[in-house]
Amino acid sequence: MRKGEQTRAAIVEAALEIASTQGLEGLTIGSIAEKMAMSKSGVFAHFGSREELQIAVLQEYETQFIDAVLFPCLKEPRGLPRLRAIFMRWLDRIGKEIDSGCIYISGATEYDDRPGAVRDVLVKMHRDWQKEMHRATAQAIEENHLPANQAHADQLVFEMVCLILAAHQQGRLMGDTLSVKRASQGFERMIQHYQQTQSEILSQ
Amino acid sequence: MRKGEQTRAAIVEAALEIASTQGLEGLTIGSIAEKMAMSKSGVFAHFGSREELQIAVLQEYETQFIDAVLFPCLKEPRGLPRLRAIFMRWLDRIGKEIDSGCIYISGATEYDDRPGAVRDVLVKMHRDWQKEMHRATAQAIEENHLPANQAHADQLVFEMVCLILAAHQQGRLMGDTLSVKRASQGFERMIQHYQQTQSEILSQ
DNA sequence: TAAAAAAACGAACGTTCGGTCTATTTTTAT
DNA sequence: ATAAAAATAGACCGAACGTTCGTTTTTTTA
Repeated sequence: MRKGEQTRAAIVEAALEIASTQGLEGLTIGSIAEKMAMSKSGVFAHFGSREELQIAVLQEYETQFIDAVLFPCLKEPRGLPRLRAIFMRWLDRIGKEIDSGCIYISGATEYDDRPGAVRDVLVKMHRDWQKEMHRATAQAIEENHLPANQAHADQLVFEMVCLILAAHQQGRLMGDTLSVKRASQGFERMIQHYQQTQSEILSQ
Repeated sequence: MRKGEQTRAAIVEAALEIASTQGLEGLTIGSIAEKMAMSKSGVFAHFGSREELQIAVLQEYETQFIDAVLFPCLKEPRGLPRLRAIFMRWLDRIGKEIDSGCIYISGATEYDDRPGAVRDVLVKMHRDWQKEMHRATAQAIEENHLPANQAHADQLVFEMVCLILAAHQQGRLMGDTLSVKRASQGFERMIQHYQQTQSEILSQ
C-alpha cells in the first residue's frame, strides 16, 4: 500500500512537468511511462483513466501554487500590504514559469470549449483563487487602504488577472523579457489610481 | 483551375470555424472532410500538409481581423480617437468570439512551446498587430492626446493586450458576462491615468 | 466534342493514442 | 516463512491521426 502511494506521487510529479510544457492535452500516458521508466499499464493502473490523471496533476499544481503564493503572504499585514504581496508572489511565480508554462493558464484556453470533469475542476480552481483575491481586496477596503466601492473591487481583481495573463503570454510567445516588469508597473499604477479616487472622495 | 481555388477557400473557411472552437491543434483533416462532405484526401490535396492548412487558416483569420478591426478605424481622426476606436473594435470582436473562440489567443498558448512554422507565423501576426497599436499610440502622442513618454507608450500597448486577454478568458472559461465591460472600463481608466500624468507634467 | 488537366475519391499505410487483459513480480501482513 | 494483496509488465485492441497512392470523375482547354 505504501509503495503504491509513493509511485503515484512520483508519477504525478513527472506528469506535472510534462503538462507544464505540453499542456494537459499534450500529456500522454506513454510520455509519462517513458519518463518514469515504467510500462504504460503500470502508470495507468494508478489512475484508472487519463482524465483522473489530469485532475490529479491539476490538484498537485494547486497545492504547490497555494503553498508558494498564498501562504507566505498571510504573514503580511491585512489589507493592501497583503494584497500587494499576493500579486507580487503570483507574478514572481509566473516569471519563473515563463520557461516551463503555467497549466492554470494553458488549461484555461485548452478547456474553455471542452466540457468534462477536467474543465469543471479547472473552473473551480480559478474561481477559488479569484475568491481569495476578492477576500484580500475586501480586507484592504476594511482597513481603509482602498475606497469602499464594490465595483472597484471587482474591477481590481479582474485587472490583476489581466496583468498576469499578459505577463505569461508576452513572455512565452513573444519572448518579451520585460513582461513581468510591465505587469508589476501596471499593478502599481492601478493601485495608485484607486487610492487617488479615494482621496478625491475624501476631499469632497 | 478556378474550381480548385473556390474549394480551397471554402475549406479554409470551414477549417477556421472548427479551429475557433477546437483550437489549431484540434483541427483535423478528417473533421474538415466531414464538414465539407469530402474525402480526407480531397481536402488534403489542396494543402500538401496539415501545417500548411493551419497556416492558411491563420492567414484567413488575419485578413478578417484586419478588415473588421483595423480598417474601419482609419476613418477616425488620428490620435486618441483612432486608438480608442481600435481598442473598442478589437474588444467588440473578442466579445463576439466568446462563443466561438479567438485563434490568435488560443494559438498563443497552444504554440508558445511548440516550435515550427505555425508558431513562427503566429508570432509574426502578434508582432505585426502590436506594431499597429504602437503606431496608433505614437500618433496620439504626436497629436498631444497623450504625454510624450515612450515607456508609457509601451506600457499602454501592453495593458491593452492585458485587457483583451482577460476579457476573452474570463468570458469563455468563467462565463463572466461582464468581462467585456470590465475591459472597456479598464481601458478608460488607463487612458485617464496617462492623461492625468500629462496634466501633472504641464502644471509643473 | 475530344483530349488534357485538375480535382476528388477510396483504400491503405504506419504510427500513436487511451484503454484492457492476463501473467508475473514485488510488497505487505499474518 | 508464507499466503494474500498490491504493483507492474507486456501483449494487444480499436479508433483516429496525417499521409500516400492509383484510380475515377469532373472541369477546363483546344
